[in-house]
Amino acid sequence: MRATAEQAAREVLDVAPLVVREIRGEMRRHRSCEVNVPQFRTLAYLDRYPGASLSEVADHIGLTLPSMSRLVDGLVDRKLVTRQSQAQDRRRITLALTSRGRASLESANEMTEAYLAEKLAALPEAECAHIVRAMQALRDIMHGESRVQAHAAES
Amino acid sequence: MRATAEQAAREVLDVAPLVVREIRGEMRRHRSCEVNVPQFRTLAYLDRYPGASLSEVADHIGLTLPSMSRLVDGLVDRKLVTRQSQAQDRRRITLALTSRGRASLESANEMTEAYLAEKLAALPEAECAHIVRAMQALRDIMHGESRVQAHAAES
DNA sequence: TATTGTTATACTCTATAACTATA
DNA sequence: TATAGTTATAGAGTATAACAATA
Repeated sequence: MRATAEQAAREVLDVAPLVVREIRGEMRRHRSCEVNVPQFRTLAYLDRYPGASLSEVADHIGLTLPSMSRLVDGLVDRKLVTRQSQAQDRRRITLALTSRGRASLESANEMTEAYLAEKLAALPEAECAHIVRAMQALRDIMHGESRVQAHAAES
Repeated sequence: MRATAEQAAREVLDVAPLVVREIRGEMRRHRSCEVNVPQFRTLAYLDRYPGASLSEVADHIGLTLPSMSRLVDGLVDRKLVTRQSQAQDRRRITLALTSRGRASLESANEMTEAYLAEKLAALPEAECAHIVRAMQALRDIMHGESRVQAHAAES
């Protein structure tokens, strides 16, 4: 059983970067798409957790605080995200999508999902189901410790 | 059946960037690891296809020719790769790993695989088998057209 | 002329260090 | 004194455009 985990590790290490390259390339090709991968993930996170603080988002995306601050600068400049300080603790900021941000997220989402779905359509349905399951398992095991920090930051 | 491909696309889009972040973070944490993800993938490609040309590698990794030229500069400077022009067509170059390059690849491979395998070990064996299968399916469907170019460049 | 690769240049992304404001 | 976030600064990575060498 050890062998299977290692084999899976080898496969993940080989394939995951390849897939992300493809996604990134697809996002760049479309002139209409105004966000890159980390920005896209940030918008998606804010869609799911509106009102998140900078630290929470930085932790989830895997960027340092200064880097995330810059990234958010860009999103705010383009009116995709709002940033306002919290009343009860004015050090903290509350981030949320604007309607433009939501539209941009949806557009990028549809575009990229359509691109991937077209490729995935070449596979038999059962294989797609395997992929869904595999992705869910991978999501569960990633974020071993960082979840703890994210949770702590929420309280 | 369409729905499944789209669901798989959604999951892949969500999880693949997350996994690559983790891999990248792990490679950085280890001071001993002297390569980043694209460099690592380049070494792995040259291990599998020794004597590949710059164009072939650039195509496979998903970088432009100038960017790959730069990347290879760095690998050659650090004596991980050799670069020599081909006799029969002196425009083309032949890339190959040095013994240091092979060692570096193996070291990075072991380190990162061990990291992923440790996380994957939390899953039941059957789940790991699903992941292996899912990754193989994903690898097959990526590189829709670029494979053709890579193949053409080989001849 | 077409192709392979390099050089010149600039921009984006990200990090570390130092700082500000608030608690 | 500790924490949330920003600004300053620098380095890495990548792209496009222009170029050189070879076919």
